Amino acid sequence: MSYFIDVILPIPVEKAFTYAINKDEAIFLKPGMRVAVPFGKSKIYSGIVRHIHQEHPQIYEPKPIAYILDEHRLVTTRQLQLWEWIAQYYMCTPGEILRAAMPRTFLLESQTIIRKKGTLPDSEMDDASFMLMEALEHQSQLKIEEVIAILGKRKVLPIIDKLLHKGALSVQEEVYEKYTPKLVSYVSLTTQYEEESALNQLLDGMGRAPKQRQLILSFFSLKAKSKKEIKSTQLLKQAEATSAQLQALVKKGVFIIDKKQEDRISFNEASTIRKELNAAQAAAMIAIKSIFEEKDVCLLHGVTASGKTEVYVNLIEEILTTGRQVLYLLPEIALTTQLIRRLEVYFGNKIAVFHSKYSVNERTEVWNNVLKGASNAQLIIGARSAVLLPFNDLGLIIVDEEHESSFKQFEPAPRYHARDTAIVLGQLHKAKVVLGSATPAIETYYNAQKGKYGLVSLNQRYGNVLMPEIQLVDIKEKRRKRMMTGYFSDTLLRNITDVLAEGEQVILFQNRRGYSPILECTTCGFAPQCPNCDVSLTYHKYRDQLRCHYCSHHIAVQQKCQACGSTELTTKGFGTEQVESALKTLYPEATISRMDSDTTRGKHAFEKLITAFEDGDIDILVGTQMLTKGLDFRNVTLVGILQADTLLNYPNFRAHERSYQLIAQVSGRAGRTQKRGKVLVQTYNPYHQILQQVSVNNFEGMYKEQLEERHTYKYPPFHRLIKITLKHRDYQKIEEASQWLTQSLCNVLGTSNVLGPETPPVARIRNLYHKHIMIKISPKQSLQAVKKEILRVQLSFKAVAPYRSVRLILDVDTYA
DNA sequence: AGCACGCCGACT
DNA sequence: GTCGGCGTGCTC
Repeated sequence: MSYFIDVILPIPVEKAFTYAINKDEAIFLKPGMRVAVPFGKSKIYSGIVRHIHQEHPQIYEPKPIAYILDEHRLVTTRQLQLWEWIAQYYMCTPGEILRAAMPRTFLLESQTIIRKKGTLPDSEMDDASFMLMEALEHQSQLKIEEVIAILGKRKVLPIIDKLLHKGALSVQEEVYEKYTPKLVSYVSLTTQYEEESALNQLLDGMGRAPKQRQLILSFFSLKAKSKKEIKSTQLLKQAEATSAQLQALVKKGVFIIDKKQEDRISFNEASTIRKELNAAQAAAMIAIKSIFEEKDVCLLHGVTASGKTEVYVNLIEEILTTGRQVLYLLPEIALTTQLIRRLEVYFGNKIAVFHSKYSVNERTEVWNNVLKGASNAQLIIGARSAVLLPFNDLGLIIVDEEHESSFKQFEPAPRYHARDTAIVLGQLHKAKVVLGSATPAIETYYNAQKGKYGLVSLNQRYGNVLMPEIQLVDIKEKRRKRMMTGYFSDTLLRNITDVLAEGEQVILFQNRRGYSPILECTTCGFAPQCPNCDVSLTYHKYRDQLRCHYCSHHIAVQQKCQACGSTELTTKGFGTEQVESALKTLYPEATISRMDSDTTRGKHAFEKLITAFEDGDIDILVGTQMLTKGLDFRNVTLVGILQADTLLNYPNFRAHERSYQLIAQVSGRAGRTQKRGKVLVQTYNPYHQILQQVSVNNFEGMYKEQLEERHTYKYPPFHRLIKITLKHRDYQKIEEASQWLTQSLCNVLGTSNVLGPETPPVARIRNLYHKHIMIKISPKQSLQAVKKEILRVQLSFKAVAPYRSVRLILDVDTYA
């Protein structure tokens, strides 16, 4: 009998690859274990076992596996099921999910190592061969990249091949485990010196080694202070000694150094008991629990600052006591710092955090701990990709700020929505799911209205704090009356002045980073364009640069117009950077900071900014959407939105919903304590429905109206959307290809369900032309059948030779 | 995704 | 004439 395994490899191909195994391996291997397998001519990849079987493939002879990498499964059965769902639903390959889900450390790739084997007469070598052999005299082994660097050219394989044939060198594939455990050294005394007399004798004889003596004395003083083991770093610091001096004592047999493997991230023990819930929260808690008797998903719709977190805390607590894990999803790392601090108080060292700013080693540890169900991975807090962790036994999933679009991944595949994936994950674990938001997504609210999800509301802010007063400021009118100073209306400025005088803080929102989008010539109207993308370059003052926000191409600011040579250049529009600098002139006394993706690059930059603002070191904070993410500041009494219109005019069916959410969320940052907060929304169109609705906190009204529109124009939640993006660097080819594809789709799906092809507002990015085709799937159609048809059309598209090089991207439930 | 094989321009 | 560009096809 022969045995085979189907293996998922981290490459974007549809099919799994079949390898041969022997009987022992067949008994040992389980789905979810990793195997190293040969792939292609010389590479070795690690893959995940999906299926063990006895069917010999029909058309090829499977290769045997290289070796087995794990003793236990690294991926759970439920994860494999979830991957299958994601692959099917979001129309992507298992390999793409594998790549997104697993820390890179688990995905080993082999590396070719070159060694010297013999010598060749100079006459048989060309320059490159000579250089390579010369390099091998100094370094015993070389990696391919190193050879590329030494020879200064890309194509090195033919040279290596030639030398290999002549027997001058040997090559070997080496596989690396990339994970390096963190080792901490602990110092302890050898048994010999545990006796006092022996120790005294030793100390007496140390007249000429004062530092060693100091080390021993420090050791005892540390030991007296705490019962914990003593880290060598700690000891060296205390004794102000070097590790060489410590090593000397190890050599003398005084100290022993133990290296222990430790987690990189650890939290303190929980310190306090949970906060008492107020009546509304307690009622919500009861309501959620009774809904969970019959439903698996519940929407918690609570206005900003209503204390949703405390409700979560109580729910989490109840699940954790049963020994099951809890997943807490939030939209971005931005939120984590503040939230973790709050949750740490309650759950301390039961918490594991997982997000993209962690290093691979840190993520590997979290993965292992979650898989083991370790005590320090009971409550897992993370952004989008945390749904893909190897949960052991999940009892509850919380999706906080569920309306946030960052839960939907766009680039690269898998283009999954973490909220929707979490609901499927919940089903697999028989876990309950709470979706929380002050401004639920239309889809979610619809599901709640229809009874698919339960619905629980919190309509009061915690401690009966009033909702902020939202005032619309008509800047068209203000401009006419000459009451604008730059981008600020007199109303806004007056309020800022008052708030600053009270020693309170201000948040200003402008959803555009940079200084101003466009630098334009006043004479001829020319604006510098990106050479790779069809956009004007954005002016960034702090580096005196023009940058492209699509491909990061940048050039120095030109003093003269490139088209006509005029020196009269002017800026058009404005971003956070310009707001910041204008404010600095208007309020020279105040401390003003800016929060956007430019100022929060580093690992801790965001945290620093938040802390500074919390501590009152910043009076006015100017920022982009980052500011909306559920941050909790006590002393903010004024929020200003500089230009609401840019939000409303976005060419997207979600633009209105999003504007409402954004404005409501930014407003929610104001007046979280007793003093009522104020929000000023500057707009050219104060009569816009959305602005009217958000100003009186009329979520229901907004929902009903938007739902109506979605119905009329065939959008979610009624119709499902799949967006197809075509990319190619040849304009003519993509024109034809997109026409062809649209026509074929129309033929099978019906003309009314296919929209496009459409040229997006930015038609070319990184030298690739883009086209969009939108597929609308009516509630009567079977989603699965439509996807099948799309795949079929895609196949015949790929069969047309000239179209093969056109890249196709499928985005199911698209947001963009 | 990588990587090899295969066909056309600018250079020793 | 070759080196090297990247279009195309395959990997169990």
